[in-house]
Amino acid sequence: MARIKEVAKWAGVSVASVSRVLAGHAGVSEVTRQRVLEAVKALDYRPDLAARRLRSRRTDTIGLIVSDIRNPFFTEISRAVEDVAYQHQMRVILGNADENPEKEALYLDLMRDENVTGVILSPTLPTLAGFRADDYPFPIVLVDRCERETVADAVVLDNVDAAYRLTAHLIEQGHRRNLFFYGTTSATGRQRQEGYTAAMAAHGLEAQVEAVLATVDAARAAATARLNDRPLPDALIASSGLILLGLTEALQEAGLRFPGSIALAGFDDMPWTRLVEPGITVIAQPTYDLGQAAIELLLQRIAQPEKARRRVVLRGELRERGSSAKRGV
Amino acid sequence: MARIKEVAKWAGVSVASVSRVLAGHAGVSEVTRQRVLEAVKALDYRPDLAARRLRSRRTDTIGLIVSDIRNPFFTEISRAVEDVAYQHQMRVILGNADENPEKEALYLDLMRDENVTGVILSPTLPTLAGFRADDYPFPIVLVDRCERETVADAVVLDNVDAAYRLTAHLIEQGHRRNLFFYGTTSATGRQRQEGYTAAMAAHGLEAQVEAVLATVDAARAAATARLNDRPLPDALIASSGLILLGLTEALQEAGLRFPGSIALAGFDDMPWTRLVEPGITVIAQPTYDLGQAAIELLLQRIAQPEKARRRVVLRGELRERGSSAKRGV
DNA sequence: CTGTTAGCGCCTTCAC
DNA sequence: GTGAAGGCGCTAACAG
Repeated sequence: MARIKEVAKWAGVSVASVSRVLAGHAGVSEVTRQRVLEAVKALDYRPDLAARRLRSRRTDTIGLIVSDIRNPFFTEISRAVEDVAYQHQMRVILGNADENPEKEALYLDLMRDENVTGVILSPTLPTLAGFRADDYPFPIVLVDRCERETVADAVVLDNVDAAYRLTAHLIEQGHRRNLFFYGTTSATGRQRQEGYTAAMAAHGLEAQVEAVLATVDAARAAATARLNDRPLPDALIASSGLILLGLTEALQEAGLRFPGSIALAGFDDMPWTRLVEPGITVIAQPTYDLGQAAIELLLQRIAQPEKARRRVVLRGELRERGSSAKRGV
Repeated sequence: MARIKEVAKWAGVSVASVSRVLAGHAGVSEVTRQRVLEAVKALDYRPDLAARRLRSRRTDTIGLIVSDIRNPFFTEISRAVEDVAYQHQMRVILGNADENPEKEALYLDLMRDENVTGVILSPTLPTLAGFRADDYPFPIVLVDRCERETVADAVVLDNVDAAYRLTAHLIEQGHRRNLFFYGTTSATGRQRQEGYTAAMAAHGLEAQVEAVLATVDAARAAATARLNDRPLPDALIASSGLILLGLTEALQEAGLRFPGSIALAGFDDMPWTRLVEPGITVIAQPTYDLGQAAIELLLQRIAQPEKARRRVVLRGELRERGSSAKRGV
């Protein structure tokens, strides 16, 4: 493995010149530039990143901590973050917290050890409580999950509004006794529940909510239990894609069809929501855009640490499908 | 940020002793050990990884290059790799090649720059052609995709056999004109096509295959075109989860129901395959196990570089559902 | 514009 | 069992 010294010798210049050329610094004559580049190619030289990072005290690495990598929402976020980061010559270290605050803390620690340039985080509720970006030695951008008070740069969906619109849509279709399942591990679930409750209240209806762990299995179990209610709710609403999957499974196992027996709607436009006849009405999230906005916000924050906090809110899109069709009178 | 020097001063010992204690070396008196540990805690000292890596010439980092992070198959692999790696105090750098050989090469390069301890790779076909693990400065374990000849440690499914069983099952159910869609970007697709063809031949039937890009959209388009065939095939078979999704969408758009109008089967037991009535018959892959086997194989290879090459083959499980039900005569 | 040089923080012989 | 000192490979003053 070639070292910078050998490159310098080969090119007949000093190591400083090699370093300068590679760093793209101005103030190097074209002649030496070419010589160095030739030498680099000839020796297949690649700078030792460990040495560079030690010396320069920067890693050009950003940490991405997602709540659950199995959730397609987060894989799409990851893709976006990676794409943009690599365009800016930055590496990405990915951490999967599995909705577990301890793992989350572990990864935050790890990011500190790795001396990352910045972090994109989708925090669990315990972590978010009392969260202050200033407590960390690197800038942090929150994505998907964030309370109303801005304690850090953040990119989120218009959760309250989206849930309101989704609920209002169901009500307009004649569904009045709507049961809302929301995840307890995230601020997002809570905010969507607020939007739902507001929409119900605005129409003079009583809110009925069920708090569940934000997993498919927990949602299925909770839904199965509630399907014994008499009278049956008019509609079931899910605050997230995983929960929606659980509800759908529960309905199927119970032999209930939608919208015939009961209506259904939720968040996240996953491929299968179109496939399950007659299609499930959802709020589609601009997932890639969310990730892109997050990494761009982070890069800006890194460039200008003192800039005022920012909060980007993207709009969810209501996609009406058969599962919420008008209730026969 | 505390440095090793300050820890040494605080503890009243030399930096060498601190280093020794932290590395868990023997030959340190219990007294100094305790003093050092105290100092570390008091100063919240964390070794500088860049410095350590420069000096020790090891990164304790493994690279994971997956073909497509949006494919749930690979997210599950990632989870497994991460879990095991962190249990062994190793970091994971994830790269998403997006089925693009150039991105794949880019990441392989990056892994070299990062001086990783080893790599787990799921190669595209172009990369696999002429692939030799020895060409890289780190050990490589292939996962999911690998030709029969062992050019590297590998963990794969019994692709040929699984496809054979799946096809035989359809034939037994009375489906004789079965059309097989397989992905062209992976060895896996090719191997599954072989298994299919063998099963058809064994029953005196003519194989009909359609090569497609391994994406949902490409599969849907190809299937839509073939659904104009008259007579219609008895069954459609997909060589992967993404392709299966594409076929399912095409059938739905064409207004064809399964198994009534046409039977359907494929690989990967994704959540929605149970949801789409009356359920889709699939080969379920032990995804987490595949990932786990891969990282364990890699760790063993790192520990014993000269050991003989190994190849782990896991078995796919046939899950019969309604989509392949007996053909009415 | 270019070269010399002093470290970045840590590990690891080598003496004691 | 412990400490002193050299150097991993690179960047960034600084001097010329």
